[in-house]
Amino acid sequence: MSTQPRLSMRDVAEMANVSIGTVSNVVNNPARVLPATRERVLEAIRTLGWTPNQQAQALRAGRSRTIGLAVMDVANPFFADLLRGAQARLEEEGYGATIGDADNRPAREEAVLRSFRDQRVRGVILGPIAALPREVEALHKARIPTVLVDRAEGGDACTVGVDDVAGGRIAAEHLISQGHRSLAFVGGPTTLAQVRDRREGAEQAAEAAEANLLAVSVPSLDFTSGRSAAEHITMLPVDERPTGIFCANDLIAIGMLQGLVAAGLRVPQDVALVGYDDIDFAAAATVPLSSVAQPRRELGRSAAELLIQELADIDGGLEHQHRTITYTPSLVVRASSARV
Amino acid sequence: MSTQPRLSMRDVAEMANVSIGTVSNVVNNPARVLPATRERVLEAIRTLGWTPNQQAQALRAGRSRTIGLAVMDVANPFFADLLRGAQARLEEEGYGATIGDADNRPAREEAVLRSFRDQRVRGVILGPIAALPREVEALHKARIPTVLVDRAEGGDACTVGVDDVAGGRIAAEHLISQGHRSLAFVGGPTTLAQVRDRREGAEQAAEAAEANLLAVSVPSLDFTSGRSAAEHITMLPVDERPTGIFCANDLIAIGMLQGLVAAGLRVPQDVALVGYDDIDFAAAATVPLSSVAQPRRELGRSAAELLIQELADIDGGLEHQHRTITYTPSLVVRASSARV
DNA sequence: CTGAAAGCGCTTACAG
DNA sequence: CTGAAAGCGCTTACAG
Repeated sequence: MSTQPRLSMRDVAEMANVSIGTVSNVVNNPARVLPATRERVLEAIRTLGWTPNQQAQALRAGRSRTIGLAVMDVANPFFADLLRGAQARLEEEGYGATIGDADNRPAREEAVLRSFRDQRVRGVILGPIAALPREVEALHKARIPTVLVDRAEGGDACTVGVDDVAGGRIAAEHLISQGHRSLAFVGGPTTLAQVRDRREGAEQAAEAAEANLLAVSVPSLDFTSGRSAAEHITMLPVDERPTGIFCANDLIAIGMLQGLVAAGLRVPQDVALVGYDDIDFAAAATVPLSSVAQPRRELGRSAAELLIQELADIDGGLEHQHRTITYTPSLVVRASSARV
Repeated sequence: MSTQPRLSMRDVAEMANVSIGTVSNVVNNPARVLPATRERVLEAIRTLGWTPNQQAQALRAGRSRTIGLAVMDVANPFFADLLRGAQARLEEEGYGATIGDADNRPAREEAVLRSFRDQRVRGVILGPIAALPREVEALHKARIPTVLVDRAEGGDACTVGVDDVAGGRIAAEHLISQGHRSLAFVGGPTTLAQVRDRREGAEQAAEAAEANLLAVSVPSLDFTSGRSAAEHITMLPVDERPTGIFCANDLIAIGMLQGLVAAGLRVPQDVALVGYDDIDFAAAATVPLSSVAQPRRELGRSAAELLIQELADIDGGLEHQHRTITYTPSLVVRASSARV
């Protein structure tokens, strides 16, 4: 490893025979500098391969151009799409994005948000995440605008989400319409508004139809949770076993499906199954999975849009009015819940 | 939004009646300051809720504590596990991590690496990514240590990977042992060493057994590529159609599986299928998918370890010796390639 | 149009 | 043990 010193604006200035202020101007206000000088500077930048130090830029300017994107689980395809929708829009506006993954663990979640704060990101998009009020409050106190994804109770922030109560309802209504009278909802953690809302919707539908609804709590929205919930359900006496199961997301549903099949139960003949998110894998599962679809990319894009607007308002010294965008989910029926 | 000024070390110093140097010391060298003073400062930090500005810290110290993790596709469960293995190890050492997603697009890939450079991250772990030599070279010139994941040809960097040639070979040998004489390899882009190596291994096995191997190139390692490759293959005249297909990763294989089934072909009766990565979904696919397993988390963890060592060497002024760690993949046989 | 100077929020020798 | 000062790499008025 060579011992060449690290490049700074100073080096460019020297090579081009100008002051660093002029280098800064060709980077930030090119029109302000004489074409000939500008060319000389650009030439020096190219030959040296210099690139402005963002940390210094942000420190001096008092604001960075980086947005923090926090999600509960990058391995969940739902979040991946959300991230991409958001990133695409941010990029158009010249913002960089840094992704933080909570790995389904509340402790990591706090760490991610704290790290965003310590990095002094310009704003945060908080994907579905338990989002301990304490840390969210800390972001607010640090004056870091935050857009909440998928949490209806906006409170003091812009919000984008889908109507999860409606989503839960259509899932349960569908199972009921297929003749099921004994339902189950599998999901968790209940610290997530999404989980509570989806269950709530399912409960509403069950009550309206006077059907039973068993609630099975699991620690996280992943495969493993689905498998262990399946163990629980397959061990129930047949007359207590639900025949229609609605899972809070597709990962749980796919884990559940594996567990049911492993225990010798047939889907949908013995147990019908509905998931949530309609990720690509849903259609490719052992038994193609019915699922409640959300406009994933759109959610991310809208979240970015709201944040961009808020930042623009702040930069412009305007009063900012928080907004809430709500999408309506829709049911995609496949074999896992087809009438037999 | 209140107009309170942003908090700085200065505010803490004033509240605690000390100089900012002392505040810095309680943060970085607590032993150096008198317990009574230390307490006063810590109290001020707590009541104000101040947190050091990492940009300023990094700028002053000349080095950040953030590592950039670049992957081709966060939506691919393989990468998610890789990231987590790496992050867990980095966290132990007090390094923060920032994730960059290339979204399977070469252009984004360049942007991710450039952004890491502009952010002046301390080091980079480059997950499988086409990794245009130009940008990698730029990192090197910027003296940002880089660990390459899954690229055998280390060159001027530490490297961790699996023996993909061996992986390709065992996949193809397995298909051959099941009686298949007409094979196909589906993968791309060939700018990826992984893809080339897996194909190479398959070719070796095919040649040794005097079996045919059709190579189908696809643009990226995802679902969609698998589906379109399936269209291509199902349209071949029956006598030219391969009966054993090895896909460069599980996402392609699952897309392929869907396409084959949609076209009325039976797996494994008409076509046997083997994927690569052994992601969770492999076992949960319509027909459980045989796959070549890699130690995903371990790969990430080892990459982090190598980077940590390299940084320690640099900090200690020691000569650094690049290392290469190679894991051996193993085949997991499931229904998609079972003898019928 | 260009340069000199101040300062963003920190850390790090160096005095005292 | 604590403080004053210099400086990391930039941007931004302000002179000239």
